[in-house]
Amino acid sequence: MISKKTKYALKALVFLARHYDRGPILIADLAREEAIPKKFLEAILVALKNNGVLQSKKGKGGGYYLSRHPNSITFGQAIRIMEGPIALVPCVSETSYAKCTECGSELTCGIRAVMKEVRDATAKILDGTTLADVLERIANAEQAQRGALDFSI
Amino acid sequence: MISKKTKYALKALVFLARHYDRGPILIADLAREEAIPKKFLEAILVALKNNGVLQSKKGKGGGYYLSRHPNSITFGQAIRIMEGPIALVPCVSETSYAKCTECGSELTCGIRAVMKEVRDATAKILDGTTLADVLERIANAEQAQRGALDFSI
DNA sequence: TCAAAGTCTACTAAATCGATGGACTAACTA
DNA sequence: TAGTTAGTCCATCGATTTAGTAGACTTTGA
Repeated sequence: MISKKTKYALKALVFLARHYDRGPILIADLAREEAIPKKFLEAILVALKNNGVLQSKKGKGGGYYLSRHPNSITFGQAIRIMEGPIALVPCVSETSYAKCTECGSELTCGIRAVMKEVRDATAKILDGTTLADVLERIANAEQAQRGALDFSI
Repeated sequence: MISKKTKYALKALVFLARHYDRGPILIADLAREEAIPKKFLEAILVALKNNGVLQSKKGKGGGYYLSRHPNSITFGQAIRIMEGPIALVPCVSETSYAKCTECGSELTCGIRAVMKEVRDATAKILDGTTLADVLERIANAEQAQRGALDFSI
């Protein structure tokens, strides 16, 4: 399970992607719209900023905004920032490899082999999904829902 | 990342699978062989037992053993027992679904759609990998390593 | 009956999670 | 330049989880 912090981060990013052309978004607005505790959200946004995903502007007219286009920010990036490596064991992480302290040969570790498969499958999905992709999916789902509604009338 | 507890559990299960025909295995032996703190291992084995994966025998000649053949115990089962649901968000869990408290429509939730993909990919691997499969992989890897060694002579 | 071996309850230290409060600083604007 | 707006930094908090440890208790086989 991902933490609430990570989930809030994803929600915030999707929200900022949706309002990409509107300039800086206030923490307060984001917190209200996505029902995230304001002070908690603040820490999340700082982390995303420190890792190059967001930028901010102080003072009146300030707020947070994506530092890149929604089509070049992925769920994988966000999750690694908030949650750490995607891998289930350190010895199969591509972005922050570490030897499993208690293990012998990696070549013949059965657990490692399985965990590597899981990591690769997960990373493929998360690194292949951009904020723009998610917006598109949401739009399609809403479209489909409206279609279903038409039939029910 | 999975917890050490879960990793210990997987190691213990693989070990018990390797010694499947040897009758009950002592906690002490398992702890020593796999370098797991004995008292900690005890709690892990109890959890696996309470969930039907292991059986035990008390007194002299006692110990722990798999309650089913290694080809019908999967990594997925073990990980769910130790770690909880495989899904990254409760609303996509098949084995212990729960509505995400802070979410609106599941049909149009972009985060959910991605997390569902990840869950399905992960579950496919973990539920498709039995202890017997892992033993076979290990044997193959050791075989390959010996082959490589021959070349290096 | 004795020793072997699992079982049960309790406890600990440290880290993480999910927040919250308040002082501080940068920037815009009247 | 004063005042307001809005992000920044720091500290704290209670609850839960993680990774273990200690010890008394019960079952079982010889």
